[in-house]
Amino acid sequence: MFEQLQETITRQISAFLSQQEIPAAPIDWKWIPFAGQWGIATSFFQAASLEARQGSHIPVGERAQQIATQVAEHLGTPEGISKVEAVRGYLNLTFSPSSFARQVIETVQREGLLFGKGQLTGKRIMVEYSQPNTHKAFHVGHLRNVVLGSAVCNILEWAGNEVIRANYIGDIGLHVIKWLWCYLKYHNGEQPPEDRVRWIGEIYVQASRYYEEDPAVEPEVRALFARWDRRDPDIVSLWEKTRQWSLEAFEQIYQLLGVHFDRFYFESDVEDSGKEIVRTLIKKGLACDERPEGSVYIPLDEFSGTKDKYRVLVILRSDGTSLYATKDLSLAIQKFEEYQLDQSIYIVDVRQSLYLQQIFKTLELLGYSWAKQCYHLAYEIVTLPGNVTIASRDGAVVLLEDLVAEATSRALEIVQTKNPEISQQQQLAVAHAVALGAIRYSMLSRDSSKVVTFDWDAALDFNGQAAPYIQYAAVRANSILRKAGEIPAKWQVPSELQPVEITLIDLISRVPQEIQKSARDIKPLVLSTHVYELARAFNDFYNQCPVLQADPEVRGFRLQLVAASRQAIRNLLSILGIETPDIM
RNA sequence: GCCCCAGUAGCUCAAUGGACAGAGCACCGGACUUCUAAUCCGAUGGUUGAGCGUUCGAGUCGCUCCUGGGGCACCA
Repeated sequence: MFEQLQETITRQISAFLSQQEIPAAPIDWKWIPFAGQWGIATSFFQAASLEARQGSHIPVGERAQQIATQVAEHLGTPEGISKVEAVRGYLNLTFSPSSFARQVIETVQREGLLFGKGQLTGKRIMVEYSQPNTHKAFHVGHLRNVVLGSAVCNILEWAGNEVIRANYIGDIGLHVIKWLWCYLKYHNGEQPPEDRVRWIGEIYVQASRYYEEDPAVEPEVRALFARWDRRDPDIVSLWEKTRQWSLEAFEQIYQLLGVHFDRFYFESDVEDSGKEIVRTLIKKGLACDERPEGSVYIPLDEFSGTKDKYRVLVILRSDGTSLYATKDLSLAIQKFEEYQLDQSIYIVDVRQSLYLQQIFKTLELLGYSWAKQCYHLAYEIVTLPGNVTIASRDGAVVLLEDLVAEATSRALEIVQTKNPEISQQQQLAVAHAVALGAIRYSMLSRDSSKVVTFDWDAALDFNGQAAPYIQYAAVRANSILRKAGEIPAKWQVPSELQPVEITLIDLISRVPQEIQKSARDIKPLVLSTHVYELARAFNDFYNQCPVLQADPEVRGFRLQLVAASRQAIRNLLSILGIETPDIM
C-alpha cells in the first residue's frame, strides 16, 4: 500500500549517500517492530560495515547511527510521514495518522471481499492434493493434506495465479483387490449403509487382518488380481460399483470440508500410458529391463552422476504389472500437456520425498524441460499420542466424521447457552462453522514440517490461539456495526489515534503483503498467524475504545475501522477455508 | 552406512540474517449495571540440544557432534 512512498524515499536516500560518498548498500524496508508504532524502517549497518572494510576505524554500530542521523536530517519530514528518527543505527519513518489511516480504510472499503488480492501474474499452477485411496477409510491423517492443499490453492489464487485444483484417486492396486476379495467372501451382496466411510473402512481392516494372519489368503487375492488384470467382466463391474461408493463418500467429505476440485485423475486411467512410458524409457536406454528375473528400473545415480542420492527407481514389476511410479510418470506428463502449467505442486507427506525427487529426476532425464517446475510440498504426518502412526489397515483411526461430529456438538452446547434466541437451525450452522474452523485452524497454524500429534482435547480446544477466537472478534465487530445502523459516509481521522488503533490499522494494511509472502513461501502459517494477530488487536481495541458511545467525530472513524477490521479478518479466514459467522 | 526433517518457556508452537526471542495452554491474582466475558488486564516462566565458525549483527547461514522421527529396488 505504501510502495510509491517507499520508492521515492529510497531514491532520496541513495542519492544522498552517494553524494556523501558513503558506500552503497541495499536499502530494504521493514515494518517498525514495536507495538503501537507504524511505519517503515531500514538500517545502515551494511554501509557502515563496508566503510570499516575500506579502512574506517569508527565502530560499525556508532557509524551506522551517524549515517542514520545524517539521512534523517537530510530527509526532513516527507509528505505522508509524521516523524523521522535515527535510533541505534536504524532510520524509522512513522506514518502520519491522517493520510494513512484514511488510505487503509478506504482501500479496504473499495476492495471489499477482494481486499488483499494481488495483481494477476499470468501464471498457471496445478496443485494436486487429497489423493485418497478408494476402498479405505478417510481419517484425520488425511485431513491435514486436504486442509493444507485447499488453503495453498486459495493462497496462490489470491496472490494472482490461476490455480487448478487436482485430485488423484488411488482407485486400483493391491489394497483394492484385497477389499474386493473380502467383500466377495464375507459381505457378498451387501449394500453400503448410511455410514459408508466407516463400513468401507471396516471391510478394509477385516481384509488386511485375514491377509496378514492367514497364509491361504494371499493366493486367493493374487488370483483375483489376475482376474482384474485380464478385465474379467464380473470383477470389473464389482470394482466399478464399489469404487463409486467410495467416490460418493469422498464427495460428502469434501462438501463437509468445503473443498472442491477442478480435475480428477484416476490411477486406473494412467496405468496403460504409464506402461507406454516404461517402454520408451527402455528403448531410450534409460531403464534397465531385467524381466522376467528382475524388474524394470532406472539407476538414477548412475545417470545423474550422484552417489546415494537418487538411488534406484523401480518402474515396473518383474511380472510386468505397474507400480505407483509407472503411473506417476504418466500423470505428470498428462498434467503439463493438458494445461501448459507454469508450476505443478504435489501436496504429499514427507515420507515420499525421495520418491518424488526420483520422479522429477526421471522426467528430467526424459528431456522434459518443465521437470524443474515440479515441486513437492512435503508435510509431516499426523500421529496418535505415543508416536503411533495412523494406519487404515489396523483400524486405529479417528474418522473425520467423528471428529467433526464431536467438535460440532461441543460448539453447539456453547452456542445454545450464548444465543438461546436464535433458531435451532441457525445454532447448528454456527456450531458447524466454529467446529470446522477450529479443526482447520489447528492444522494450519503450525508449520507443515512439524509433526502433528492428534489429541482429542487439543483438537477440540476452542480457547486461545484458535479459530473461534478469531471468528469471535469478527462477530463482535459485526455486532457493533449492526447496532450502529447506518455507517456515516463522511468521517475524519481523529487528530490523535490510540496505540491500539494504530496497531490495528497497521495490521490491516499489511494484509496484501502477507498474502504475497504466504504464497511465495507456500506457507498458510503466515496467514493463520497474521489473522490471529489481527483478531487480537481488534479485541484490544474493543476493550479500550468505545465505538457507539464515542464522540461524534471519533465515532464515524471507529465505525469505519470496525468495518475494515471485520472485512480483513473475513477475507483472511476465507482464504484459510474458515467461515466467519455473523453471530456466535 | 547414506540422505531428509525436527530440537526455542513446564507443555504446544511463532519469529523475510536485524532493535528487548514472542504467543497460546497450564499455574497464580484481577475485570461483566458497559458495543456479547468464546473477551480483557497483570504476574511467573529462556544458556533457542552442545560446540566451533562466517558476519557489524546468528534461533535463523556453514561445519562437527548429541537426541528424536522418517526414508533408502519390484508398497502407496
